[in-house]
Amino acid sequence: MARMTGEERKKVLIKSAIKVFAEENYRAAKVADIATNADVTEPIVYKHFSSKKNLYLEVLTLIMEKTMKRFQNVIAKSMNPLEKLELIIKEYNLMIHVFRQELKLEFQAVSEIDDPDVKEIIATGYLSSFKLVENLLQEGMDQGYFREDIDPAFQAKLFVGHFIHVSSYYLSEVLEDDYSEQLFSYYLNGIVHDS
Amino acid sequence: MARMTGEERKKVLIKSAIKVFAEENYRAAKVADIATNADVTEPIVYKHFSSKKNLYLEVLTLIMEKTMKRFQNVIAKSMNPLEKLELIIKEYNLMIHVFRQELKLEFQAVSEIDDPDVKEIIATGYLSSFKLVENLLQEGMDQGYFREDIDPAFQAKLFVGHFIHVSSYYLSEVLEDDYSEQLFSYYLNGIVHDS
Amino acid sequence: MARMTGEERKKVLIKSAIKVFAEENYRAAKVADIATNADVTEPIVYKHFSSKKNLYLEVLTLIMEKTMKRFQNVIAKSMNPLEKLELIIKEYNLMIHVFRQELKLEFQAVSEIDDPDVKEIIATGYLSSFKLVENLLQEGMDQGYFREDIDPAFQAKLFVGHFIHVSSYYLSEVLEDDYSEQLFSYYLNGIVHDS
Amino acid sequence: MARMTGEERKKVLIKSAIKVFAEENYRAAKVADIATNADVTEPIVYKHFSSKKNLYLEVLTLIMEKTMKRFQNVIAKSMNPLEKLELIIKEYNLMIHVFRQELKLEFQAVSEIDDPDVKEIIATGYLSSFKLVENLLQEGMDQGYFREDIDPAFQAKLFVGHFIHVSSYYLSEVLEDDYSEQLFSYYLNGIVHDS
DNA sequence: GATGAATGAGCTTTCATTCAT
DNA sequence: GATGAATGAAAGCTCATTCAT
Repeated sequence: MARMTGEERKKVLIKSAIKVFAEENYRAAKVADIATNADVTEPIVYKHFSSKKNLYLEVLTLIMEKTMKRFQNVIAKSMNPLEKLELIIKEYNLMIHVFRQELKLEFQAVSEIDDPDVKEIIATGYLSSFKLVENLLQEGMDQGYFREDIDPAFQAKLFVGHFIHVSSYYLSEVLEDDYSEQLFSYYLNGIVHDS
Repeated sequence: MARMTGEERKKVLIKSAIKVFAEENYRAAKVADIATNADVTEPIVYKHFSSKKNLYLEVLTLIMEKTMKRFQNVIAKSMNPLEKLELIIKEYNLMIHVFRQELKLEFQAVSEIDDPDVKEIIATGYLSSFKLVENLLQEGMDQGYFREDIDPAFQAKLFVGHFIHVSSYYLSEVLEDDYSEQLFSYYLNGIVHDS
Repeated sequence: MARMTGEERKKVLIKSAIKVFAEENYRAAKVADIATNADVTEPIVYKHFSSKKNLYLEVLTLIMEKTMKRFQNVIAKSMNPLEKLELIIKEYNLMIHVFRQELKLEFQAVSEIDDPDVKEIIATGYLSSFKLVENLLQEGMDQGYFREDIDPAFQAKLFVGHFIHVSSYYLSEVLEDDYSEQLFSYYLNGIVHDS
Repeated sequence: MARMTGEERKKVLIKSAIKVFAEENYRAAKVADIATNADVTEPIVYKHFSSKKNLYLEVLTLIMEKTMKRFQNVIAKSMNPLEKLELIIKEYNLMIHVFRQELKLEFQAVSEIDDPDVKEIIATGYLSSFKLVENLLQEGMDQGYFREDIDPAFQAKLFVGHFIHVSSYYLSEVLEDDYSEQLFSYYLNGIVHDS
């Protein structure tokens, strides 16, 4: 309806797709709804994305990258590895509420894990997160913020794992208010020097 | 084809449903496949379950209960709370491979969390697990196996959370062989007395 | 369930069929419901009637005959043709309420009129009614109760037609209380001698 | 197949629906047949009508309105109430042959009278007809065409009732050629002044 | 660049009907 | 003589996807 360039339109469509995919899930979501939600007709969707699945994959990739970028931006703000980790945690606690849809989408994707394309996106996402955190931890160890006896690869996976299970609790509505705080404080306690 | 009593057939159907729902996912799974897989025709499925969704809910409930029961059985074998916890971990590591389908089903269910029925089943499952572990931890504390300064409610959620994220890694094929072992050893280390 | 002879069972089944066919209609009625309603299993229905359609035809025939018989019985009670006619009218006004289901069934059958078997039953029913009334009218003319210038064949069809449209009004719930009375009084007025 | 605008297609579909619903009956009619008959595929039907039942209701309403309109048009042609009545009768005798399907549809609808939507349409149809005729009769009385002692409300219902039972006879193939003529001539005789 | 019209293919669900026991 | 188990066949409806304009 409203005149837009191809790029703009595509962005609007992706936004709409995120919403619809998250509200329902990949299978239940209808291309028609994505179109309607973006104030366009269905064929327009197909002008920009070759198929529903393709649109889904693009959306998924984008979400994953956005999440990573969000963390990277947050990290860039501080110089202290410990502070960086704390900022990431804060950012996550924010995400869980503000970007609920994105979160849900990432989580739901596991249901489509049998699709090799989906699997790769998810796996890549996990591995990138692992690497990001691992680097941060290594950096922190080198600079004396964290104990020298920790295994940064393991602790990275554990850290990301915390995000995962908190998300799961959140979506299932069994997450209590202070659990997340308690969790990450316990986590940090395990990697910083005993006072 | 092969004549069976209602009870038998229902069991076979549920088994088939678990397989098909797990292999695809609730939406992608076709009732026809569930039927074929159970060597019957579609109407038989509807004689035993009022609808696809209902079958799904029954399957989900059953799986959840089965998982709980498995843990309870395991616990019953030993008297020592610490050993019990270790047995649960062992059982889980077994489950992850032997009952891959059940695991996947439980995990995928989060994609259908918008359905109130599904949400309740999942939430109930989580809360039961929390309770089971919390009781175990409390018992262990009382008997001097675990440190007196731990918060059993928190540690229970953390413990279950470990299962969740390990499952997630497993399904996404980013789970490395020794991670699970390392994880739970780290966990136990955090709750038993320092030597 | 309850032991019965073939004949008894068949009667119970027909009763049940009348109810179910009338409540829904031939197409919407389910054999399963007819069976349940008669406290038997479906195969029993097929032991007594070769098919749903056949059961329907038997039911229809029976209803038609019953209606005719009801009128004949009523007629037999009085010797005076005019009184006979009045008794038929009374009987009909009773039927409309007490045998609502039968009435409805007869009426609904027109929807299946494309079926030659159904058509024959209905047509036969109409023609018998015509004959019954025509004879009555003729008799009344001969005995001086009715005017000699009436056409008994025509008046018979008109009389039966009154039943039909009143039924139609009744089923559509546009029948007002005194219409039927007024109608038949007007009818009689047209055939008896002017006073 | 042939490209059409929405409006055009809808008209074609309704025409097709009338045919198919009339030939079979609401239950027996298949949406697929309605589609095929309109030279389109099934989904097109569902693009224009939300469900089979809805299509049926629209068709029924339309038919009823069309019948009413036909009578109204006929009436508009003449100024004399008596002539108007005679024209309506003529129109009806024409309808019975030319618009057989519409007639059949209206009649069959009583089989679905348990559906509140259907009931309302039918009842409304009857009541409108009553009103139309009643007004005509009243007008005729005022202008001295009909006897002053007739009850126009009653005579209107009787008149419409004649249509109903004639339709019934026609569909059951027991209608003889001259019955309708005789019937309405008898009817008119009852309401015009004795000569 | 955009849209309304159209469809192929498929899915859930229902139901009359028949065996094996 | 009766029943539980089983099915073939179909019907209503949906949806991703594509043309013609």
